Amino acid sequence: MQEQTDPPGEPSPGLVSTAIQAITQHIRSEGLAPGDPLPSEAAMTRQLNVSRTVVREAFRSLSAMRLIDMSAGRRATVAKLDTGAMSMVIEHGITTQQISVQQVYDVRRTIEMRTVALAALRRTDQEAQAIAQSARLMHENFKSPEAVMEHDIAFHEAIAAASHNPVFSLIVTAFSGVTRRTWVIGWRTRSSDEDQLKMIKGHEDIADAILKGDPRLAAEHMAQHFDKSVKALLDAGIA
Amino acid sequence: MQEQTDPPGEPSPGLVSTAIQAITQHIRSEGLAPGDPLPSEAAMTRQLNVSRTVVREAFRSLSAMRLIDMSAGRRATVAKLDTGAMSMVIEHGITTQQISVQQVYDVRRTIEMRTVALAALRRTDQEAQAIAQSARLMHENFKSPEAVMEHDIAFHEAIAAASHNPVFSLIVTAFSGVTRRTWVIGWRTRSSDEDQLKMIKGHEDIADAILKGDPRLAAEHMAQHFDKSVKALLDAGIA
DNA sequence: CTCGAAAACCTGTATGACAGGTTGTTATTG
DNA sequence: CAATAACAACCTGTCATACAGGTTTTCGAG
Repeated sequence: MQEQTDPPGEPSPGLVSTAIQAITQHIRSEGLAPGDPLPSEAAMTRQLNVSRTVVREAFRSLSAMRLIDMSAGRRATVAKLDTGAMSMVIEHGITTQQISVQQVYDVRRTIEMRTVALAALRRTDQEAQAIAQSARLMHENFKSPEAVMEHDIAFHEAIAAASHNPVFSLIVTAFSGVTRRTWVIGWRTRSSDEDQLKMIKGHEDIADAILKGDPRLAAEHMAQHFDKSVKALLDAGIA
Repeated sequence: MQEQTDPPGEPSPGLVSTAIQAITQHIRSEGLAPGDPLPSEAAMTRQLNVSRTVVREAFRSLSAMRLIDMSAGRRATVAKLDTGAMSMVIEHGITTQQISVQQVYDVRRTIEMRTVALAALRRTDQEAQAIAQSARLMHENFKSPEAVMEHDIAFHEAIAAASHNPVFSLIVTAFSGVTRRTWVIGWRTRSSDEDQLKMIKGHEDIADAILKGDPRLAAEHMAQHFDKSVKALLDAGIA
């Protein structure tokens, strides 16, 4: 193979990168939507005049970023928007200590001050119910930290969803992984049942404000929530 | 190969995913920092009892997300924080019409209202200079839309950098690709030199406020800037 | 026309081979 | 002895081939 003249213009950034570009370019130029099938590996192999190895690594890379879905036997398809890659980047930043937990919380605060206000304005009744439901489940399971945490995360993601802007959802969800790793630390600083219930009450206040459709009040409660959370982490000595 | 018993516990999400996890796990457990070398493909092959094909696809996937750096002959190394993956996700969302340009701008506005305030508070003199410099270059080259756009993008990235929170930088930079595809549209709606210079003046106002260290004023100018930009896009009929 | 089995196609994984880049070692030379 | 040049060992990049097992298409039997 490889008889095709490859114009000696570029310094060749590697065949795989080229293949990745070719695939994304295909999605763009064909105007593919989520669920639409991509060319088979064999077809791509012919089109690009490279080995299947190269094409496969390209497909696999896009799959790792969750831009496409792959499964045995079937052709790859365009994927729905997914947090996969973004959360891996954030986690990588955290584990290699290039970003701190506190910095993530600052970004979360910035974003969620907005999502909560948007949610108060745009939420459907069903979304308001889902948000309130998460808060309620936090309350009901407050003896089980694990459960409280999962409902807490669901609470924030539900608010982001109710903002009706998928980019906000994407970012908030990407941070959930970090939250899962630090949440318990903050919880432990609230030693008494009273403190813990007060924290949960904060969530119920937010849910109420969203239900009432009051963006200012919702944002205010969210700000307090974050201020307390960050303080809890700082008290616990998180950098 | 493959004699090793793989415990029939999990429903096997694919060998490559497992390998990816093993590698990231290695980074975590060894506490690797950017630049540190990873095990060779051969070593990973032995450790995981899978073929080199699988290990290679795993490495390549992480490389595509820019979590590791690869180059011929050398072993892969842990990568510095990079926007690569994030911008691909955003671009994918845009090209498959799962998110709109306006939604991206709403997120940008939310984030940059914060970065500009932080920049006003935390910028070094050098950073303030870089920001002002970008605004000045926009002004000087205002006859060349391409140049104005690149300096505009650099302007916003410089502000994010001056916020001293790499997560903000990450997100703002990830959006630059989208900006590059839509910027010209907004520019065209400002038909007269006067309109165009007024838009550039907005940037200089922001730079001044940051130089003065006035976060409220900086945020105010940034808000105006975004409102006008969004209006320009809407006038041009961007969904 | 319906249904089911075979054929054709596709992805997942393994193996082996070789080119070319990188690094550490060793032997040569001044 | 020190500097250096040649070499060996190792590593990644790419290709070809093979086969197992899943999925879709086709087509013939009823």
